[in-house]
Amino acid sequence: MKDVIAQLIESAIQELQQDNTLPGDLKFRVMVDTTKDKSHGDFATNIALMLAKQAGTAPRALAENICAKIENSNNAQIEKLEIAGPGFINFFVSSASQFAVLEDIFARGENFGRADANSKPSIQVEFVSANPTGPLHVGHGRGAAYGATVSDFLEAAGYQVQREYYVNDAGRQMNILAASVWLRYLELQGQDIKFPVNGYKGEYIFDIAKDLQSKHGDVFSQNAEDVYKDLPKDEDEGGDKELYIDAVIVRARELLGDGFKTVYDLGADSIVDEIREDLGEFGVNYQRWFSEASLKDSIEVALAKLQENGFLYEKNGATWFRSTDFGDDKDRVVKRDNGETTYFASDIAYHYDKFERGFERVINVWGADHHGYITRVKASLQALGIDPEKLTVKLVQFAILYRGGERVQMSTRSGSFVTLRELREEVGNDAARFFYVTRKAEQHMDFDLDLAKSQSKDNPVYYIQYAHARIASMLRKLEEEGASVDQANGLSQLTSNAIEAETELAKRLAQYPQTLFNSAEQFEPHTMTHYLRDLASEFHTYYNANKMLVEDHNVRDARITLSLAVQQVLRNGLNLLGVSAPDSM
RNA sequence: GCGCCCGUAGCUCAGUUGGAUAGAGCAACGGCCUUCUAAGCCGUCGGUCGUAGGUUCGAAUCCUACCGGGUGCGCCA
Repeated sequence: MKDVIAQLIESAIQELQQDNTLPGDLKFRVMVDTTKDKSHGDFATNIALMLAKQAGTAPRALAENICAKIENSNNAQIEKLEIAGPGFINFFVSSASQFAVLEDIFARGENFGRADANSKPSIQVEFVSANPTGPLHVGHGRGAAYGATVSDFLEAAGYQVQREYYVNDAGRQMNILAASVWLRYLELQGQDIKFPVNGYKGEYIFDIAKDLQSKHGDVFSQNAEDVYKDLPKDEDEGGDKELYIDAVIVRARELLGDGFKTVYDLGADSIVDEIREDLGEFGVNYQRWFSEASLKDSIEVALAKLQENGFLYEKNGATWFRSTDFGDDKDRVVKRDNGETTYFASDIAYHYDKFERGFERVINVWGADHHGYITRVKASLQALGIDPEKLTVKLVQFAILYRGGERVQMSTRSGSFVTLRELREEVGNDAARFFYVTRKAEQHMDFDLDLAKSQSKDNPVYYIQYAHARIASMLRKLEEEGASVDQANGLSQLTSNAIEAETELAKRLAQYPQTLFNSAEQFEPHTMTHYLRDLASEFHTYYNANKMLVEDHNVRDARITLSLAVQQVLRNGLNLLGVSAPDSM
């Protein structure tokens, strides 16, 4: 309907230009908005206000000219036009076209609101990408829910979407993980182990160590004395914890030889497996898990290309990327004086690779603490001849958990964090998925665990799901009574005899496709959660005020037909958010 | 110190990319209600949109400065 009106306005302006009432070289974009206030009709445009200056005409006079042309076109869908305020044109839509959306909903069912698949360019969404050094915690959960939902929305809007997880399976942190596993393994072998301050202390390390033992027996066993011989002091002995852990790693490599890789891989694989399973249960699935370790050759290729383009230089034995050419604060090291490439070098190669694979747009969902990297990554793209605008980084702010009105204290350092799995077990997948995306990404979020668990209208998930279940329940009752719905009759009854609540609901339903589209394009799924809450709320009000299963067939058909449309849209919206739409609760 | 994000009702948050009288939910207050299944329904109160300037027909929205909160600034990953 919005498009129809926009079209009418556009042709009206063209006619005015042909009449020489308006200059021929106007620059404009027609904006049609749904109105906030019913007295302003159903739709409104500010076009006369926007063109007044260019046209050199008073806004209201211009509005009158446009209205006259639109009225001449005798469009049956437009019932009435009004000029209001400084020059707004308000459109009152005919009842028949208000309810036309129901036919569309019934015809397209689950696909209502969705664009044709793959009608838009390919886009890649990379999200979570947490280091595989331990289980996902609630902070990752928000990135997971947000990334998955944005991906699903983009797909619904017609993009060809590839979801990817970048696995940081190379580097020092992973060596620390391997060392931690090995020490726990030695403990299981009965060795007297002093665990490093900087090691990974979580319970899950024991599990991996046990797995190592059951798969490989005691082949990695060593005497504690050999392990600790001549090591520097750890932090709790007055030494440096970083130097200490590095020394432990070196020792592990010496003593295990090729075995170190076995321990390393087992640690990495088992954690990645656990993460994959955790996310899968959360309804978050990927097309690709991209290994950082697999980038080795691509790093050299990317660096060579940067060299060729003249953006690398040597200083103090290291190789630097001149990111300051692209607005960065300082230049960044890509290869250290010891010859090892930095994490940033991997990032350059990885992002280069993404575009080499042909994605026209790339979305990165990052934790807010990574915002410092945006400039340098975009700088590297530019230096490689790629338009940095093709990369969009969405920063997800932290979520703070509340239980019983109290903030849940979390510390990664001490290992006392709430895992995503624990959260899902406590509040359920539906509530977790919904709550995580109910705020815009860059907004700090307070996650109220008690609210997420509660079965009352205060809980938006429950409230929306209940609206869906309520309609299902009503239909069951109808069936028990041996009755059925005549949707065609319902539709014509609505068109001729709708009460205000019904017209309002139909208008709300008609907004669904636009809401979906905007949510997708702006990467803001929270608008959908608000939309669904509003729709559910309006439906509950309607249901409470009007008896559905009445004797009068015409009235009954009308009410049930409308309810069916509401149910379909609620289901589509919930499913898109990764939330179930139950038939009973 | 520099950069980024945020600041809207007592609380948690929206605000259709510059539009009409800034909106929901909770809380508070008042009144109904025992139902096609659901401590539910209806209403009322509540605002210097952080502050001060600027841009224009028009600003919560754009620009500048400041205030407050968060976060980041390694040859770490």
